[in-house]
Amino acid sequence: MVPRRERERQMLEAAAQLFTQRGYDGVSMDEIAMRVGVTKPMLYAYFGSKEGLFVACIERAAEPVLDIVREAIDPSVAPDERLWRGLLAFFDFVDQHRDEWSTFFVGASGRGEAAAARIGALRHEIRVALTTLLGRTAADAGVSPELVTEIEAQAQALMGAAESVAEWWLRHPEEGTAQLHALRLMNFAWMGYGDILRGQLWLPPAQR
Amino acid sequence: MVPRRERERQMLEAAAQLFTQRGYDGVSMDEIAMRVGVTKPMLYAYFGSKEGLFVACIERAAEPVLDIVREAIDPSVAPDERLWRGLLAFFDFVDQHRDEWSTFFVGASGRGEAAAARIGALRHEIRVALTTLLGRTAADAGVSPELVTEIEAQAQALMGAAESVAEWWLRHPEEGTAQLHALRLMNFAWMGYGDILRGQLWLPPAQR
DNA sequence: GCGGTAACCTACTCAGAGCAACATCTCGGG
DNA sequence: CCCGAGATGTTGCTCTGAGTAGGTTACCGC
Repeated sequence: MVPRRERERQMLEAAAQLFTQRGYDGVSMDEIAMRVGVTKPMLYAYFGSKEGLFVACIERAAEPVLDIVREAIDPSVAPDERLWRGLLAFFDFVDQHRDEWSTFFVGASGRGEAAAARIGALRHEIRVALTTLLGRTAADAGVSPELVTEIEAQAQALMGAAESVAEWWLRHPEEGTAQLHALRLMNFAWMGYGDILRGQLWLPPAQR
Repeated sequence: MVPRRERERQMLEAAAQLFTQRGYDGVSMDEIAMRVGVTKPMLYAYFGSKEGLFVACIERAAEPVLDIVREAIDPSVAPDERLWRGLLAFFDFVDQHRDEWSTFFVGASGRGEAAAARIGALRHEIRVALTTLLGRTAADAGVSPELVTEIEAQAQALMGAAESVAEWWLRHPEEGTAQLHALRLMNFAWMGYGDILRGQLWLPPAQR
């Protein structure tokens, strides 16, 4: 007889661990329940469905990432350094939670409506933070703030680039360090962004 | 009594259509079989498993993408224009195959070993092509070709950025056109890459 | 002690992947 | 013409695992 909150904690702990080890389809609800020392209906009473339990695991795993983002918003440092710190923290996080990252973020879209929605919300929050950061930089550079959509797209591109490099790093753990990857991303994104703000654009051949 | 090749075509056709409409878990093997006018064991005889059938669908859907990549390698045009054409073709493709794209590429990793491997191979091929393209540009700019890993990482970042922007576009179809997104990517990636090649690097505050 | 509620379990249903064993068509060689 | 081998196809089953109905036990305020 254990109070609900505590049981929920135990269940999430066990589920997160098992999902991380063997993937969504590799784990049955019965197994998770047994690990907790409880039976299946309890899982359903508390989380509704297997996907519900999985989404709760996603949320649990997402918290540190959101912490990183929220810290990176701190406006007391220069925008480029903010981005730098955020990227560094991100790659550190991925490095230290490799299996969790690939289980609950990379492979989680396409695991059902709810999971996809939760990942979408997470990405949304990150994109908003990045857009704010880039937008402030643009404003400082005297660029009209009308180009919100433009900046949002740049934020999305940056986020995708970071995710993609992280995923690649997961499969080639021997290549480089978190610092190196963060630095690569900075140079990939920040320098080009500077060019864009200075109006140095690439144009298709037809318009040159 | 229909010859094997023809049946396989029919099965792939039906499976691709149903998976696209309702997702992997939303379709049963029985339903696919019924659509073809055949029974389940035939599907297993020809594709081994549900995942095998799904992987075959991925391959089918990937062919046009690989065609785009292979065309973009054509060395008779300038590297930047090659990249431009490739990006344009990519966004056009995603635009015209929205459901297929999200079913067989976005949500396909994390759907089992084999599917993940197939997507990995696809990404690998694209990365190689991009690395070649970027590498040639670097060589033209007189940069030592030792930095293959560096360039490979840039290629990965570019690919991830493109995928991510495409995915975002899927959820905001009203925002922009294929041309606009390709242009955004060009400016995001190509301009920054130029800076890198010119040695104009961003450095962390500690080293300035 | 005594309701009442929260925690918990037994014992099922049901869908769907996968397979064994059997049936039928077709076509080339005698 | 026909007959046998391989390809095509089916019936009917097993088994795993998600999800649930209905009942039981422990705890807590009064």
